Amino acid sequence: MPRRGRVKKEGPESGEDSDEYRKRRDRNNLAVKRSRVKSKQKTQETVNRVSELRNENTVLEEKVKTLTKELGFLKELFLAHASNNVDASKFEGVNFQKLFEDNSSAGTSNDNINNTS
Amino acid sequence: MPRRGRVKKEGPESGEDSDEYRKRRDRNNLAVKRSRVKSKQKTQETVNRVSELRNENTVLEEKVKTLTKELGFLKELFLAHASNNVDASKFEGVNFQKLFEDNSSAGTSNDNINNTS
DNA sequence: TTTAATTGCGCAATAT
DNA sequence: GATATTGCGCAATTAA
Repeated sequence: MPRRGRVKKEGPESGEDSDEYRKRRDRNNLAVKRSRVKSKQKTQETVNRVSELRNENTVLEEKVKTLTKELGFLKELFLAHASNNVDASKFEGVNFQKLFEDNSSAGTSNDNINNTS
Repeated sequence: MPRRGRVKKEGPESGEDSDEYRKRRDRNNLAVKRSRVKSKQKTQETVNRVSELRNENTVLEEKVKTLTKELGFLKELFLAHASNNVDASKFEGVNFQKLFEDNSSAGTSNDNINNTS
């Protein structure tokens, strides 16, 4: 990136008579203001975006927690029932072992159902 | 917030001899640079934070999706079994109706178990 | 080429 | 008193 900024402090070097020069300076100064306002807005929006995302994140984490609990509850229910007096045939070959393994990252593939009959 | 920035273009007004003045100016210019570097770093970190949060968010959303599917699968399993030929007594008073209502936002309160026997 | 937008830099007022 | 921030203007560069 090439050099920028003032190096010398000469007078209106880029221009002609002070008249046109000033017009150009004034216009540029306005452009600079616009640009800086825009820049600050963007920064602020980014900061706000962080807040939004943190909120969404919290909600999602709670949701995961809740779902995990529900799932755990159902699994316990199943297992309790199964270990006590299961009539496994009624579930038509559902492989509970596999179903209740740690499959947090698994989809709902029907690998859990093997027609063992 | 009060006025800032140059208003006049006088010479070393805040100071004394050009010597001490320049020293002060130079030190301030360095401070300005440090301050602006820091500012840009902070902005960049905020931008990065947004990326991180978006990633976490995606992961969490997938997790919710997976868990929801698993839960749905178990519920269907339950219901299918229940509607076909349930021997509900084996579940010792579990209220399937309530259990399978939309309780995404509910905890794992044992309200689902009512000793109806 | 002309004009607007960005950006590095310095000044001075102000904030800490 | 010294450093840190910040509004503002200048000029160089870049983008339209």
